[in-house]
Amino acid sequence: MDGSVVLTVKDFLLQHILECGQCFRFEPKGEGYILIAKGKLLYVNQEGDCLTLACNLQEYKDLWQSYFDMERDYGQIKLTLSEKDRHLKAAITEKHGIRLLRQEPWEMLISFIISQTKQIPQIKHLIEVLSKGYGDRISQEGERVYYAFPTAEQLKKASIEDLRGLKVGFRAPYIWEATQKVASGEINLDALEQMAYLEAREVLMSIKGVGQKVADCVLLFAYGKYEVFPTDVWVKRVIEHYYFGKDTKMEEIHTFAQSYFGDYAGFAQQYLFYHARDNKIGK
DNA sequence: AGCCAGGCACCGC
DNA sequence: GCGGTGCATGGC
Repeated sequence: MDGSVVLTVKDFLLQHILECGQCFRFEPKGEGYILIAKGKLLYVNQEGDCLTLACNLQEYKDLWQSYFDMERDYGQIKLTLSEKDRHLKAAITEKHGIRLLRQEPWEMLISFIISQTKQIPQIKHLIEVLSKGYGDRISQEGERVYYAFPTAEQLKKASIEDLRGLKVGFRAPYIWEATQKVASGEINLDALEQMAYLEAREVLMSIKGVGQKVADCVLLFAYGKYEVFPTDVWVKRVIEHYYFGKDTKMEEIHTFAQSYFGDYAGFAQQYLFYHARDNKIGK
């Protein structure tokens, strides 16, 4: 697929979108980024409000328009959230170019199982290792070869011991179980789309190794359930710092944030998370 | 060298 | 229920 699509964008900054922690399969290249999603490689770059995607118009409409959540008015979301309080407003001002990508459920599930007690560069590394071991080869640029994230069917070839060999550590049986359940159809990820938040969350949490936080990340980043507020250590620290002023239990922070941020909790979470991590709030 | 990292399961009370 | 602890691996 060659050609290119050039768009004028607003409330959109590639750096913020990719570096804010929701996405793991990208790397800086030249003036822009290479990213891998939906079994494709895409080169994108942005100069000011001009975004260029190295694909044809059909591919843009079929794949990338929804991936980048292009149809949503982030100006309105940011305005609404900015009225909540000065802390959130400051985070939004700093990280003004964030958009929530609509990524693939299966990839998000495995990615966030991997994410527990790991830092982002290591998460990215393990996802690359899984892709290289079990995914389709999709592109080559000189020395560099790119691989799609493996399907559940492909990853099913890996035993728990194989996975351990890839250095996923204690996550090996978790990844294995998730793969079995999805590949066998015992869990139908497509069905979660229609389910209410808590119902979908229960399905995901029936997989060993998937707790509230991992489930919430999948529901927010893959299913667009924007009322979800994934609460991890960074979010805990930033909420404690700005809203409680003292050590507070995870569950209490989650309950507070869900009701305080309401339908836009997921967006608020991402502005706060990126802000907190970038500024080491609470560390 | 020891501590900690986008958590979670499991154990004891 | 609630709090504490072990867990693989790697970076600092």
